[in-house]
Amino acid sequence: MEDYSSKQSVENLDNPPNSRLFLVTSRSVSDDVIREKFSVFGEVQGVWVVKDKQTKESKGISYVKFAKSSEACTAMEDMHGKCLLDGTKPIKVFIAQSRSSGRHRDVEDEELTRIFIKIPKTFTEEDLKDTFKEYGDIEYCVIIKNKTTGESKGLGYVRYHKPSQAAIAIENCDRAYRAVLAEPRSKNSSADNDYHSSGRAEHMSSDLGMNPYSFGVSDPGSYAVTDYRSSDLITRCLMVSSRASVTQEQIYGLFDLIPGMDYCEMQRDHCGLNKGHAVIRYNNLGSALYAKEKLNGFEYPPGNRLIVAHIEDGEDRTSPVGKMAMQLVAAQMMSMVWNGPTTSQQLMKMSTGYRTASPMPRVQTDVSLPSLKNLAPPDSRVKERLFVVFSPAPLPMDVLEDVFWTTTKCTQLRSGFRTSLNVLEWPSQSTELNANEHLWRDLKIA
DNA sequence: CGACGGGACGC
DNA sequence: CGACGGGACGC
Repeated sequence: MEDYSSKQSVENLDNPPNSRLFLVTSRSVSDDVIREKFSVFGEVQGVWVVKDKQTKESKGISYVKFAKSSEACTAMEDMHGKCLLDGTKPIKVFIAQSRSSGRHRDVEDEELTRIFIKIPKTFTEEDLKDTFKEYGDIEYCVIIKNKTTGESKGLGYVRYHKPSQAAIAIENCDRAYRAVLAEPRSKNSSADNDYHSSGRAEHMSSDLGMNPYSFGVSDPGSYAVTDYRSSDLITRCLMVSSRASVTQEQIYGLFDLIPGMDYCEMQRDHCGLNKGHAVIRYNNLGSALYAKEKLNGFEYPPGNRLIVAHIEDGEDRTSPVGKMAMQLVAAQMMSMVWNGPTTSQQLMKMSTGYRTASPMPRVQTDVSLPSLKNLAPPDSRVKERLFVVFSPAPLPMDVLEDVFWTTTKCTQLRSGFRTSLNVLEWPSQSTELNANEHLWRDLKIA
């Protein structure tokens, strides 16, 4: 039957902003199916499947208009990668470009997760967090301050992990905050879009949290803990979702930085196409939990936020006892995770691999380094771990050795060259490193 | 009649 | 790879 509500008047297409979805589906998927699957997320005001003018056949492109941006975002986050019909390829879901914008580039999470707000001048960043955490997991809060006096300008940014959270904040927070989506930072920063420029580097830092201990049940300052939709499922298996296309090698390289991975596979459809989803399994709960806390929301490649969530691994963890065990695992993580059986083998694999890898120009630093220290025994229990993100390319391993191995009692160097990410491990807290701000900035240590 | 909107980040 | 239809109010 002709469905009146399939119509979308042009003036409503982008009202409110970001309330319309762009879908890529199998050509066999009808608007009825789309409506059925998407109306659970909110008020669907229109569904339109783009068809060939002559053949009337679907082109595999559809639009779904919701009443609210939060509904559209939630649907996008939930439905991206799902199959609408048995045997059809997984769909892709994006926020549609506004019809006037003329661009056909995907709208990235980067543009949908940060809000810009007006706040009382007396607000601290803690006040900001406390006020806005009710709408979702906050990744990052800043108050814009006068650089010389340090006084607040009464404006701030809040970065959430998910577009739906930012949308919910904008829709529901007090009007006095004037919450809107923040313009991406790069847009304002001159015409310098060089990959090597500092404008790009914003994406690299702070995604993993500066404090290696800032995760888990005992830390009230951590916002990376479970949210309302991923519930409290904790398993050894993770699902990684990426909007940008990533290779299995990249995902492997990234998640293998955390010891204990015993399985990593990209989900592919029958055509062998990359779905942007991967399943990772670790041999212990702690590694999986840690990997999720550290890598959920991590931008890889820069600008592309990975979503990492636990998925069923077939074991029952729903009982109260199971939950308590889970918390115990989280609390004891730092002392247990790092002694996985794979660590030494991988170190060997790495250290034989890098020297034959591409010869790079020598890197130099004028940072003054602390005095030489002894290496900790290789079998030391690891207490602290550092993620180092490089842009645009990773440093050779021997340079890292010079910088880190000699300045602290570092025990291990693990490297994900394909991911431009390295991990270093310490048997104790490396306070010297904290003090070395130049080093932190230069290397984008997360 | 009757109270809104602009503002923008850092190496 | 994957980006924009069809139809035409009612004073």
